[in-house]
Amino acid sequence: MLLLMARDQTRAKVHAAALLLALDANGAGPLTMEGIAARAGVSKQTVYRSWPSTGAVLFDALLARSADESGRVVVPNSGDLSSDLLALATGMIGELKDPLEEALLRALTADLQSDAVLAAQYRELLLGPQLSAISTRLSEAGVPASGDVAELFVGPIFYRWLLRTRPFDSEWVSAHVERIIRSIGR
Amino acid sequence: MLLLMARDQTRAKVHAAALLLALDANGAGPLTMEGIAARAGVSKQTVYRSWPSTGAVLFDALLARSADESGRVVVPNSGDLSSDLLALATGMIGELKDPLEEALLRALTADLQSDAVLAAQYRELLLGPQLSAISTRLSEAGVPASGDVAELFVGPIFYRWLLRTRPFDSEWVSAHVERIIRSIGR
Amino acid sequence: MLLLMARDQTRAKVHAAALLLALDANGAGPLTMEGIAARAGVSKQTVYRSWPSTGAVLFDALLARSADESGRVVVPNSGDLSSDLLALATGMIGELKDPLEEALLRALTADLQSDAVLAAQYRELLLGPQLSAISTRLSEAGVPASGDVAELFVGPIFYRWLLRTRPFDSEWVSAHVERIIRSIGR
Amino acid sequence: MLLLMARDQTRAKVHAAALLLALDANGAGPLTMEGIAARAGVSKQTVYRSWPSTGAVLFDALLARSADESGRVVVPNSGDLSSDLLALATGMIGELKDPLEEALLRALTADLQSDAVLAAQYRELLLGPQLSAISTRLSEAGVPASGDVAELFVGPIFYRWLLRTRPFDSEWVSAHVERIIRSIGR
DNA sequence: CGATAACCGAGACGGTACGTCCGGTCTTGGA
DNA sequence: TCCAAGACCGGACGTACCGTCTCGGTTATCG
Repeated sequence: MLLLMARDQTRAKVHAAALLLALDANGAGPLTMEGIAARAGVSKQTVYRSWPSTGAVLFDALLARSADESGRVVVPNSGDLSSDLLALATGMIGELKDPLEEALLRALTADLQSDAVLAAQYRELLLGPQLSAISTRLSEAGVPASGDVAELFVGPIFYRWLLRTRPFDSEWVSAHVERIIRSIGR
Repeated sequence: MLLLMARDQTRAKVHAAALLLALDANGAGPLTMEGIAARAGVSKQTVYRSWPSTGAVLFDALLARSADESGRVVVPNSGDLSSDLLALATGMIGELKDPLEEALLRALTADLQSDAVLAAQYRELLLGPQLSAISTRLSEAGVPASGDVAELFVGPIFYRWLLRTRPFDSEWVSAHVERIIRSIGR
Repeated sequence: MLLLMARDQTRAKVHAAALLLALDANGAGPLTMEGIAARAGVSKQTVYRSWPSTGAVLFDALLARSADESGRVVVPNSGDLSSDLLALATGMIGELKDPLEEALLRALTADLQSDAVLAAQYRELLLGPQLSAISTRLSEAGVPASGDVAELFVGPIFYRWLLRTRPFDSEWVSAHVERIIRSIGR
Repeated sequence: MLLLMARDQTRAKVHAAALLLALDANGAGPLTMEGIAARAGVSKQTVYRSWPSTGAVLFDALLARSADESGRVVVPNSGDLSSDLLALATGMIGELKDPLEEALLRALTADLQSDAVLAAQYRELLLGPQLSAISTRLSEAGVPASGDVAELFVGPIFYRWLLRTRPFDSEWVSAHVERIIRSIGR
C-alpha cells in the first residue's frame, strides 16, 4: 500500500499556491507568506518550516518546474551557429513571454535585490548553467572570450524584458543575432 | 529677512534621509516610509503628502541629484566613436560603483518590479534620455539601427551590475567596446 | 448703512455647521474641529481662534440658541403647582425629543465627561438657572427643600433620556408629577 | 506540568491596564487602544482581536469585576422598606465614590454617548438587572408602579453624580429616601 | 484716498492614535 | 507524532485629526 508522504504533497500545494498568487497578483499583490499559506490550505508554520521567505518559495517552485518539465529551453547545436542562436533567442523570449513564467521571474527578480543569499543561489543554480551552456556552444564554434559573448547575447534580452523598454519582435531578434555574430569578428 | 522656503527645505531633508537610509541599510533594512520620516525629522504625513511610496522618494531624490549635479555622465563626442564609447562605459561603470549611487539604484530597481507607474516614469525620465543620447551619438557616426546598438552597449553592463555575475574590470570594458564596434559592421 | 461685521457672520457659520454635523453625524461621526471648519467653509485657525474644543463650539451654539430663541422652556406659574409641573415636564421632554436639540445635547454631554472646565460652565450657565427657576417656583408654593425636590423632578427625566431606558409617554409624565407632589408631603 | 491559559492571562492583563489607565488618566488622558496595549505589555492586534473599542474593554473589565467580586451592592430585604432603601442608597453612593469604580464608570458613560451597541449592552447587562432588583423589592412591599418608583429612586442619584451638581451627604440621602416613601402614597 | 493693520482661506507641518496587515514564534488540540 | 488553527509580539502601513504655523489676499478703519 502506498502512503503518500505528506511532505511532498504539502510541498506541491505550496508551490502551486505561490505560482497562482504570483500570476494573478502580479504587480498588485505583494505575495506574502500568509497569503501563500492560506491559498495552499496549509498553516503558516508549515511554510516557514521549509522556506524562509517568499523569494525562497518562488525559487524552489522554479527549480521544481525546471526539474519536472522536459521542455526546458536548451541550447541547440546544429552546426550552424547563427541559426542556433536565433532558435535559442526565440525560445528564451517565448519563455519570458509566458504569463506564468513571467510573473514568477518578475516576482523573484524583485526579491533578489534585497536578499543576497537568494541572489547567489539564483546565479549558481539557474543563471550560471544557462550562461555556461551558451558559452560552451560558442566555444565549440571557435568563438574567443565565449563567456563575454554569451553575456553580450543575453544582456540586451534581459534588459529589454526587465525594463520593458520595447516589445520583442522577430526583426529585432534576427538583427540582434546578426550583431552578435558580427561582434565576434571571425 | 529670512524667508523660509518651508517646502523645499522639507523636500531636501526627505531626500537626504532617503539617500542615507538607502546607503547604510542596503540589503538589510527595507527602507520604510516610517523610517524615512523619522530619519528626516519629519512627520509621516509630510512624506505621504508628497510621495506615495519609498520608490517615489528614491526616484525623486535621484532626479534632484541629476538636476543639481553638473557632473552627470554625458555622452562624449570627440569624433572617435571607439574612444568615446570607452569613456562613456567607464563613466557609467564608475557611477554604478559609487556606493551612494549604487545603493540608490538597487533599492529603486527592486521597487520598479512592483510599481508600474514608477517604472514608466523611470523609463521616460532617466533611462530614455540616456539611451537617446547614446543613440544620437551613434547616429552621428553613421551607425544604422542606432537604438538597438545603444541597447547592445548598455544591456550587458546593466546585466552584470544587476545580477552581480562578475565585477567590472578595464579589460572587459575595452573588449566590450570592441565587440560593439565590430557588431556595427562597417 | 449697515456693515455686517465679518466676525459675527463667521460665528454664525460655525454654529450652523456644528449643529448640522451634530445632527446628522450623531453616533457615527465624532464631530471634529476639522470637520466643523470644513463644513462652515472656514479655516481651521478661525475656529481655533474662538473656541478651544468641539465641546466649546457646541456649548456656545447652545447658548446662542437660548439667547435668540424666545421659545425657551420656561417655568410656568399659574398658581396650580401640579398643572405647572406637568406643563414644565411636557415642555422639557418635547425639547429633549427635538432631533436637533437632542443631537446637540448628547454630543455635549459626552464631551462634558472629559472636560472639567466645560462641565462647570454647563452647570453654571445652563443647568443651574434651570434648576433655580424650578426651585424658586416650588418655594413660592411653600415646598420645603425645594432644591432637592427640583432634582427629584428633573433627575428621572434626565436618567431616562440619557440611558434611553424607556420612551416617554404621557401616562408616565403625569404619574411622575403626581409622585413628586406626593413626595413633598404637605 | 504548566498549562498556560494564554488567552485568559491576556484578558486579565488588558483588564488591569484599562482599569489603571482609567484611574490615573481620568479627565486628562483619553484612554486609547494603543495606550491600553502598551500598558498591558500586549500588542495592539491582541487588543483589537477581542474588543472593538476602549469602551468595550472598559465594559468587559466591569463585567469581570462584577463576576469576581462577591461584594456587589445588593438590594437588602429586611422587611422594613425605608431602612432597606437607605442602606441601598448608601451602598450605591459608596460605590460611586470609590475612585476606581468612579473612573471606570465615568469613562464608560462618556463612551456610551457615541456607541449605540455598547449602550444597549450596558442597559441589558448592568443597568437592567439593578433596576429590576430594586423594582422587585418594591413590588414585594406592595408598591404600585414599582418600576417607575425605582427610577425615581435611582434617577436623582445618577443625576447628581454625573453632573456633579452637589456632593452626596447623609442628610440628603435620608431625605431622599423619605421623599421616595412619601411619593408612593400608601 | 491711500496706508496699515486685523482678519481670514488655505494648507503645510510635527505629532498621536487609529485600525489593518504581515512577519515570525509559540501553544494547543485533534488526527 | 504531526500538523491545522490561530493567538501572540512586533513593526510598518496609510489615514484622520490635533493644534501650531506661515503664507497671501481681502477688508475696514485711520492718517
